[in-house]
Amino acid sequence: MKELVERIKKLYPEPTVELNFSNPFELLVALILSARCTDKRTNIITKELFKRYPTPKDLAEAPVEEIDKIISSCSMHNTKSKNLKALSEILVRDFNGEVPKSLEELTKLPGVGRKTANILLSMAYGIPAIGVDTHVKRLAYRLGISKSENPEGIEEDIKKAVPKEDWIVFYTGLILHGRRVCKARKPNCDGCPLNDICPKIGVK
DNA sequence: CTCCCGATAT
DNA sequence: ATATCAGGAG
Repeated sequence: MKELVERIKKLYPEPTVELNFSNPFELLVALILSARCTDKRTNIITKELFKRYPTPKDLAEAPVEEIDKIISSCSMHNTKSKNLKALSEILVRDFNGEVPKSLEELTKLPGVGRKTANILLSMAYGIPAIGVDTHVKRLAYRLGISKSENPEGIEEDIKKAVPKEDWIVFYTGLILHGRRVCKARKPNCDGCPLNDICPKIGVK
């Protein structure tokens, strides 16, 4: 496990989110849109969305049909457009237009679950957290980091096994590795720098 | 557990 | 043709 952490840190030294954003609000919106949607498409959508509605106030006052039209090429756009408007209204009304900095407050927002909250806290505010998305879940399983099926269990296993100061760089490294090498459908084990220490659990 | 649900890779 | 894409709510 210690060796794995060092390798991930060396391979992906800089914590990175491949979603374009310039402030916590934009990251929050991008994360909500990115559910079951490629980051490439999310970035196309957010570019237009942020141009049209730059602030929580703008998005809160926007007609939901207009939001839906802009994000229509994204999966589950009907749900997401409603959530984005409702969430923006709450930010304006209860948080002075700012994005809150606690897991409890974030997960109360419509469309914001534990994964979105943890990634936002860590990448927008630098707060140590583990965001368990589809990549972290898959790699934690294949690499034998966690036997848990649910995200919270995986989150706890990683927190116990990795020093707190490495939480962010580790989970973001897993995500980058999952996107580039250890892909869901066709993992490139032959070209994988972790090949020699990976048990490849469940990999055909 | 089901529903949401467009684009893309395989 | 279908699995998958930075999931969450009911």
